[in-house]
Amino acid sequence: MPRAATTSDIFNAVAEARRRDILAYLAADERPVGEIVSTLKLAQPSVSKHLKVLRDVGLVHVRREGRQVFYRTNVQAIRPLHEWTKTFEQFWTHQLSRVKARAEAAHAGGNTRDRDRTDNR
Amino acid sequence: MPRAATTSDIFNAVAEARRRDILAYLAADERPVGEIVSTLKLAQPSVSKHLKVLRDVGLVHVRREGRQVFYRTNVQAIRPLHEWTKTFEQFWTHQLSRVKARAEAAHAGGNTRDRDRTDNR
DNA sequence: TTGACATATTCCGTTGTGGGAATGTATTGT
DNA sequence: ACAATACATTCCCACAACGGAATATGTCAA
Repeated sequence: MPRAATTSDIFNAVAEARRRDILAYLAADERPVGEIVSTLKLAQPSVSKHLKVLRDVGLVHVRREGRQVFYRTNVQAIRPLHEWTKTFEQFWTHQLSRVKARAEAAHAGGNTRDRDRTDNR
Repeated sequence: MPRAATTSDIFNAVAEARRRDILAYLAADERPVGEIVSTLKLAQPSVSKHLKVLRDVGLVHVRREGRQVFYRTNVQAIRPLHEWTKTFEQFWTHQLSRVKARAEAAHAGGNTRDRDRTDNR
């Protein structure tokens, strides 16, 4: 099984950096595709493709006006992502106090082994 | 250029549903790999591979104890994700009031066209 | 209609993915 | 030393993603 489709959920949709750029740019006001292209300096087909992904997961609102198509970030759709990260928020303070307690213990007992580190690779 | 590597940043790392499950499971307490396998009912090599990705982006802490390896979510590492979603939070109330204003205008003028909808496809 | 403009879609090629199965490595107990 | 246990790594593979280029669709103006 390959990677999940980018359109399967917002987590996969926002995994791409340019799509995050687009969402940030469209958060305040709606903009036509052409402005996204010129402002973010991306190729037009690329922008259209990214917008399709964002549309498919409901992360943007669309409004057509003549030849132009205006997009705007559907900020409400980002809430699930916000809520998910918030479930970890409660542990921030707890984990901090644990680290603090361990630091004090190390200082008192001379324990300098780096337990509980973020070990990459 | 294909999709960005899952290890390129936390956005790509948490795009995978199982990795989110693992992070949620390891948020409260550290657990050995075997428990992750039995609790989440995933294949052991699969779990090890997911844990490697999470390690590479710093989303988990590792502690070895004999034959067992204990993992715990590095909740601090999730903060950038939380901060990113928070940048949209300020627009939630604004966008809501806009929608409300439009709804009132529609009610008054009999405008039932569905402008500003989340149009998929 | 024809042409210009704005955006969307299709085709192509390269690449990383995630599952399964098999194998490798480290640690412990006998 | 040997077997058992706990994880990690490797190999294979089907597949979707992304960029670029080309092309298609849709709308307006003359």
